[in-house]
Amino acid sequence: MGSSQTRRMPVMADVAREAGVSHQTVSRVLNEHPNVRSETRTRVLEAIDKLGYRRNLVARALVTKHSRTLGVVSFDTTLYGPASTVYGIEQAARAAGYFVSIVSLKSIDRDGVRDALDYLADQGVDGIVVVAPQRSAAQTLADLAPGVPTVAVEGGEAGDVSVVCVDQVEGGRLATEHLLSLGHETVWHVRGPSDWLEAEGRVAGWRAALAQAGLGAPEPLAGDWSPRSGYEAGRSLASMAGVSAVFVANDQMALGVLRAFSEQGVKVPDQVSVVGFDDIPESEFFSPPLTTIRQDFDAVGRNSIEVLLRQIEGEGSHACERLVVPPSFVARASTARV
Amino acid sequence: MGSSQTRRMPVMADVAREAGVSHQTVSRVLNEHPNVRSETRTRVLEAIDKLGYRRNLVARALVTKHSRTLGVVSFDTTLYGPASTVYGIEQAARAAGYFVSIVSLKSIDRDGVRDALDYLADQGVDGIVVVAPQRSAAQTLADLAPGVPTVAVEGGEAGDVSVVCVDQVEGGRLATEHLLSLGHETVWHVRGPSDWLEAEGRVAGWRAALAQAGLGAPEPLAGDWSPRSGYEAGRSLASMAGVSAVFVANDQMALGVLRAFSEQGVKVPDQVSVVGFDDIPESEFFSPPLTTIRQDFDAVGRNSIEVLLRQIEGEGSHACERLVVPPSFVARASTARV
DNA sequence: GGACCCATTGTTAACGTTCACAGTCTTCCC
DNA sequence: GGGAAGACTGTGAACGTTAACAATGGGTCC
Repeated sequence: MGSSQTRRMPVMADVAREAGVSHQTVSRVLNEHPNVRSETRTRVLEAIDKLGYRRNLVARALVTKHSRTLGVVSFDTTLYGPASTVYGIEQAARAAGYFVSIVSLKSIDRDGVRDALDYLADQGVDGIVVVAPQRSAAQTLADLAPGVPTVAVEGGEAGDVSVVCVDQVEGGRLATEHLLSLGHETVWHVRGPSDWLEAEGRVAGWRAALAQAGLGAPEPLAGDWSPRSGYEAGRSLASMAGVSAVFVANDQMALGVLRAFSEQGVKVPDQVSVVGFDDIPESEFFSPPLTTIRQDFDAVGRNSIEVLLRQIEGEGSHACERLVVPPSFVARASTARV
Repeated sequence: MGSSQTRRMPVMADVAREAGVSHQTVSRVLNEHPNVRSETRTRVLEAIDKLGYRRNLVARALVTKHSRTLGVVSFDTTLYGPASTVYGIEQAARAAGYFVSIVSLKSIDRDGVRDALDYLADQGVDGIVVVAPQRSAAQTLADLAPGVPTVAVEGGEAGDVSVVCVDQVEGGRLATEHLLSLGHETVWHVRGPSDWLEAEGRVAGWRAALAQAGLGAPEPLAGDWSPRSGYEAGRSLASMAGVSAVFVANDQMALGVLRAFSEQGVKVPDQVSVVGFDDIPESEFFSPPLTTIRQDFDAVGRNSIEVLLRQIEGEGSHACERLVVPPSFVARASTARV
């Protein structure tokens, strides 16, 4: 009894002995090979159960060269967008029988991405998803062209890697067109950091919608996604004349804008209409509830795993895919007819 | 040239041949064994560089029985708290040279936790961190007493596993004492789901502070952490007489409460003071900016890895640790003297 | 009834590392 | 100068699985 703690884990050979077969037959049962007599199978399964045997996946990986592990590289998983995407990825991967190994970067410089990729490659992952919304990360990825199948999420114009993303331009357009349709003369924009592809896309959509309405675009205000930067942009906007509609590039900054307006006595939506982007769970309860553009992060995560698995399992065909998920418009109380 | 793509990855034996030594010497160089002549070392390193050799960690793991991978089991990494904790864990683990394999559960039933643990054990992780704020998860963990070193984050009164957590009772006390010190007659509470240890702790702190002031506790309102549940609790509170101070168990619900009050024309903090919990990045920009209790999730993540590594590396001593991180009070504009 | 096919099982050899042990060659001390 | 200690290196055998091939036995088809 005292030594039962120390007794080593049973291996395939132990099961084989117990069941009176060869270890290879045990392997066949475990891998659901068709040609095993059902009586034999039963005997093996009983032995497995009796001994509490669990297959050693490391040994398996050594010989098959497949670890059934996927790597995820992401920037700051504290943010709602990346967190939700990674969550979707993890769910989909596990459903497909893959483990998920994650690397969160605090800054997205070229070396950081390269290191993360090397790190995961060392671990022997079968594929990698890079949640890389910055231009620099996408660029690095294209340059690296790693030996492992890779998918970029929000990865810009694909060089040699597959991409899954939300149609940011369309999102920017939806937001802007909504505001214009309410009769606003023009739409101001609080944008995200210039290195971010998502920020660029939303700016482009906003510009396009204005152009289509025959309007020029005012100078966008720069933010960094944080509520604070939105707050500062909001103070600027509050002090300007003729601002009646603002499209803010994410909900967190929109919160800051709303706060600044509230402090300055600017009524939303009576005096100014505001549209955000992302539809974070909080948006519905802002004051006022925020009209916004919803991104289906879950779908993005799921799709990226689908694309990646296609790439892993159908080795030959490098049909570098590009999958675009449409955004949707969510009407709430922060916008009103002029 | 055509076959250079197909050329297999070099292995230790290739490096050995190139450098004119045995594979074991290569291994020694890689593992920084002291007894290698520096000239030999140089020769080996050059060979490694020339061939672009990378050590196969799977083979290494097979023989050493250590994968240098840590498993993380977490509930809904979309929430700010778990996401931040996992982020801290990942950073600390990587700094210590460990990979992180993650499993996000959508529900925390007994089977879910057990499956996740089994799943990670199969993968051969060296240790596991369970971010398990629910009583049921903590209980399961204690029962399972797995073969792998394990740390529970927010895991309640430790049975047989180490625990790292924030002092929730102290947090609840801080919030309540602050409100009482402003002269409020009593403090109402919107609590979290009853299965959550964090919710229980905050309730306990609130009760304790009221008791210390010689006050009985009114019936707490039940929420589920979501802004919507806070909103509903807020509507109830707004319709009640004599409510002048509310301690809400997290910031998201506090947002809902603020929204409900605003709709009902209840002024915060003039008529009612509100305190939240967590200090999410948005809180500072609520209307009004939210007074709250800050949890240092980053420290929790770092500490849990420290405890886990101590447990992994110092095999023998099962000194089941319990590490408590203090919360801190953050004063903003949602509370005022009565 | 002989050739052949297929289902079922076993045997042996990888996979790429580290561990245990056995050398060989210095060096140093009495 | 003999011996021991230590530095350095090599040899063979694990680790636990799957892959490749061989072997057995029963059935089918002409």
